[in-house]
Amino acid sequence: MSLRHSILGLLARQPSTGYELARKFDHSLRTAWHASHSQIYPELARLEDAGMVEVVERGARGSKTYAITDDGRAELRRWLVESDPDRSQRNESALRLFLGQLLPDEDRRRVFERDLAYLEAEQDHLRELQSKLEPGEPFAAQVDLGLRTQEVLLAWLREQVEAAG
Amino acid sequence: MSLRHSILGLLARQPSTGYELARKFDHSLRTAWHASHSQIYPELARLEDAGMVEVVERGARGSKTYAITDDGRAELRRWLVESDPDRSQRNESALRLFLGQLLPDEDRRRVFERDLAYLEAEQDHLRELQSKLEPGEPFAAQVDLGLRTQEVLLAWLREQVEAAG
DNA sequence: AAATGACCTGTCAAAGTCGATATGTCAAGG
DNA sequence: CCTTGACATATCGACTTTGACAGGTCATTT
Repeated sequence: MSLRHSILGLLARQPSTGYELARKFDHSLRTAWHASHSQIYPELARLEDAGMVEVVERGARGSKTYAITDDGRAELRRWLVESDPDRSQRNESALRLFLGQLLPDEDRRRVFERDLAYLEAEQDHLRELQSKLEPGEPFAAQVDLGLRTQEVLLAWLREQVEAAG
Repeated sequence: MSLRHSILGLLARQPSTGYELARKFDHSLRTAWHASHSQIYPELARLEDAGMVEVVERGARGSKTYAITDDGRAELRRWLVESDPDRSQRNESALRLFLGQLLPDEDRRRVFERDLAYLEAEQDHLRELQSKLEPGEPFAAQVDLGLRTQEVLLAWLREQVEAAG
């Protein structure tokens, strides 16, 4: 149940409302996990029942800011350290890269060029994020990993497009 | 609905039984998509109803070998070329890499060392696969991409372990 | 002859996810 | 004053995925 742990992880960094969590899934966590608000709100309620998060502030428009509790932190640590990762993947972009090889050159070039355009925009986005990082920010390493991975993929895609010329 | 297209993709490479498809999801397609036999058999039946695959052979133990039809090939091409990729990710390993930064050094080192061991085994596996590739094998590029990506991840993990030393 | 293990197909209930629908607040600009 | 758009929470039906259950075949080894 990674939804639960991704929420705990986000709250461990920063107390947030459900709405803010939804945006974080679309931004900072985008390359690792996705969840929409229709999953987030019920899960926050379950986490509160389980004593792993608590409402620490009620603001405008009925907003509730949740923070992780000690129990929540313990569960997050337990999951990260003691449970075995599920390594099975389900990644549509990777599937398309794999199956792209079945297409005739012309189609493959079009498909991979589209990916290239998307990834180049992603790269700009990540670079901008990197340039805004405060010194000592612990997630700098993750941004760096993202950029290195993108670099490899971009080089590969350029080779593929070239070869399908 | 990527399950459907991943099956069509596998059958486009090689006619197979449901059982064989299940193994291919665990091996060649492992880094892109996963499906278990309880999803595969019903989906094969639906694909047959839709005329996208057909039974081309009945073998021992009630096995049925399916092959992709022209309609199936057309649908696969349409999906790859004309539909927009769903770029949202749900990758537990990546989530753990991201959240690992929340752990104290000692825990983080243990977690990342476990990943390192797993990935080194994976690398061996991929290298072996690469060495067995026949010349002209169209999926050589995908194996190469996998190896390059692994290289980046391994280097990053080694740095992280070092830093948490 | 029997046991083991790989091969092979299938179903089902439970859990997880998506997309639509609903409801409302608040700030800024026209 | 009214509209627009971001903020904010919540539910629900449809669909997808998982893990357990179920049944059976065939070849090899003991």
